[in-house]
Amino acid sequence: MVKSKELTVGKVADRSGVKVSTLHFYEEKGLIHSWRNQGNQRRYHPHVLRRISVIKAAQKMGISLASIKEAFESLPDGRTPNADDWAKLSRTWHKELTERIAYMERLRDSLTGCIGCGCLSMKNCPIYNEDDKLKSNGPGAVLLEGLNKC
Amino acid sequence: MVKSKELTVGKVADRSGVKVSTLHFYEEKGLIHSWRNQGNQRRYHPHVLRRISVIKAAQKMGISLASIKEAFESLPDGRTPNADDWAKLSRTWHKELTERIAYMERLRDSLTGCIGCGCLSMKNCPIYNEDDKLKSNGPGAVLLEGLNKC
DNA sequence: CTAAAACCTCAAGTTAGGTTGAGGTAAAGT
DNA sequence: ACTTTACCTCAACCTAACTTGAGGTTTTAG
Repeated sequence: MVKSKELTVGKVADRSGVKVSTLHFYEEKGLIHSWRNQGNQRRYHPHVLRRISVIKAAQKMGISLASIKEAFESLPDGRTPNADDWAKLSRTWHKELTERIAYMERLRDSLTGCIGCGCLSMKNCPIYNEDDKLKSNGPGAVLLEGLNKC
Repeated sequence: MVKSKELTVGKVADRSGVKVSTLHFYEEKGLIHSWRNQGNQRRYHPHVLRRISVIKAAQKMGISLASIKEAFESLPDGRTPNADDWAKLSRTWHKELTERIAYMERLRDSLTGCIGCGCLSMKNCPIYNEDDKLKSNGPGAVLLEGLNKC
């Protein structure tokens, strides 16, 4: 028996476009919530659909599930997030995206001079000497000294 | 005995800033090449440094190792790639980056209207209805019908 | 009432891009 | 000569974000 105003996992999957297994996964990660019926099956509030939409949108922007979770946790606890709450998240991510775009543009604009020149002089190259705040995973900038005699 | 004009794996690691294990990994993936000395140790042509630089640059642009490998394979076979060859790659990636940036901008610019509005009407939203050529991994756009009565 | 469809849990597998460690060999420094 | 450093292979491990499958229960449709 499924009451109106509550959704089964299959319904949520159909309407959100994510697989049931993904919903389980998101729940395990604390990104969405559900309760159980008598038979131990998940039931969802329709609001979960918006959450999933936001997750998908954020992912398209390159935001990790961990960060999305954090963002969700910054929402007012207890009550269901309202328009203003989502708008606030939106502004945060907008800013982040703008930074990321700027980073990509710097990268792009130095690409020709850097890879394209045929010498790869690294001294002043943003690609190698970027102060990587957005994507700091490597061991930092290293000058390839054997190559920078252009 | 290390001849001049050839590099050991350790030297390459030091000068490129990637770990020895990463060099092994790249070699296994066919991204770089080496030969062996009498004692079965890897020896590299100094040109490998440029290849590694290009790999790192391309990675920063969000290009996967698989695509980088493909790009490398598009280079003239046999001879060592010259300035023009690298420039050609550079142009390809420049174009790709420009597309990616445009995609991010569309995403960013629809963010406020889409998440922020508090209704998430999906009908005309690029975030949900994007013709995902750049990042098509999900099951495509799905309208969240329960939510689009704004 | 029965059979199919949907759901459950838990473990293991997947891809990308590496990293770590064990056990053993080669090269270099003194 | 001997000891340390560098290198070798191979297997296993790591994170992210899921997917797949086995074995079993619940719901729903006819």
